[in-house]
Amino acid sequence: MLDPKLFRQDMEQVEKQLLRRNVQLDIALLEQLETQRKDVQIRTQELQAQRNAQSRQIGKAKAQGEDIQPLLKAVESLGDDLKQQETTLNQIQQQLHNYFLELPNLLDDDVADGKSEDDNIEIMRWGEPRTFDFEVKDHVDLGVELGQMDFEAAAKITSSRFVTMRGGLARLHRALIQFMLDTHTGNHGYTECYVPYLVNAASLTGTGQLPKFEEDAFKVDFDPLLYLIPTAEVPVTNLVRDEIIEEKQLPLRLVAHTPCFRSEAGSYGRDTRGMIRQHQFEKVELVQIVRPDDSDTALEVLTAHAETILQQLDLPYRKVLLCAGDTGFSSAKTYDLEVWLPGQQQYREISSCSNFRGFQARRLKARWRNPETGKPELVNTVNGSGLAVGRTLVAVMENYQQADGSIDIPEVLLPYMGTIKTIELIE
RNA sequence: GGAGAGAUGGCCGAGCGGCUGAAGGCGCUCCCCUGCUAAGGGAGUAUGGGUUAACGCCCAUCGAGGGUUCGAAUCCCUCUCUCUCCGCCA
Repeated sequence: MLDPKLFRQDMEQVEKQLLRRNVQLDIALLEQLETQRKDVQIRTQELQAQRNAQSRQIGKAKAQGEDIQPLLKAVESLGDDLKQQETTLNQIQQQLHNYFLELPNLLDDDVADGKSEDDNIEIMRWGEPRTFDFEVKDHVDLGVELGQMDFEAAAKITSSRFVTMRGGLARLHRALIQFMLDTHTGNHGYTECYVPYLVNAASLTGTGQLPKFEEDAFKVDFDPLLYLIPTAEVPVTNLVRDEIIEEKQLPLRLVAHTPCFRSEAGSYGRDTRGMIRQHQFEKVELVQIVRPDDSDTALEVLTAHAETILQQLDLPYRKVLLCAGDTGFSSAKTYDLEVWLPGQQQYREISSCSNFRGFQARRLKARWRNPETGKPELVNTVNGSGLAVGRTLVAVMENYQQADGSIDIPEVLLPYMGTIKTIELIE
């Protein structure tokens, strides 16, 4: 959520900034609501003050045994008016709040204008795409032919956009998770977290998925209504909801592996083949809770942490800075890491690292105590995938495939693979 | 699922329907004293909001939401969560 004070101070600036995202601010509505709010709030508080003062007098008079009848009469008329004002005030504030909840974050100045991913800016490339002296297969052909990946079975068990795996491939999938977690906890200073995979509406509102993106979530019919997490960002970031964190505890660096669930409403027909876009996938998520002054650096560092995984797996990738139109709702600035997929002959997103500044923190009431002021102030949140496991598996399969359809194991994963050195056909 | 107990500030903990935003303690900050350390003395220490140039003044908040009342942390109702016992169960 944006700072409501921004709208009172510099509505035009906000409007201009939001236009970069093609969001048109309803200034007339906002100004009207704000004027009403001010009037009604002042009136309400006057009445409350009056009531409080008179009630105190009644208390005193009663204590001294005086006649309180005249005093009672004086307050009589207050009640109805006050109740009316309080109700109106609540309605106005609710309206303002609801409007603010649907507004995206302001973008950083160094985020370029642009409509779609075509306008994203490539920052750098790492690694050389391998040249093959045989016809490359994509991960679907590889996995199915190895007898270790089965989309039809998943469709039978559940529906489309799910997968089943077995044997060495399933183990490789798990190995990737272990490797990522071990690297981030061992080398990058993150604390491993275990969190719920079902969250309530308040948590999803806190990180920005609700109320605007309700249709993207999986609901679970339970009392209270719960949602399957679309990313570990939700439960992990919500650890600090309604908390005031001591300065010495910052920065918080948290990492969690969780499954993620996405309805993929609105992406029908896109990436229908294979594991690229599934309803259920695994991800290792990096989350940092930092002082506001530190979030720029934190984004760079966190992105580098994600890149480390790709480098150690020796997977070619590039880093892009998302343009205004492609940057997510809650983010002020986002880097995507895109891995090279020989089967598609293109770079595909495998990690998304964002600086949310105070946007999530305000929704979450996540604060730290600034020693300079002694007052609680909003923290900044930064997070990113480190990495999306399913897509990493795809990348390893396609980049490490051999002419006979077997798949080599990247060096760094060997310790996690037991005796398996290569993934070969299951007889 | 059945029976019971509870929810108060950073933490512990008191609280009669009427200057209680809240005693007391711990912690923390600042000052004093003390030639190390420890102990001791004093002051301060919730959050959000409105208004103001500012000092300040005002409003709200004692798990959440309603209600009773001139007035609610305190009484009533509903919900949530925590704990204990029983049952069931990975």
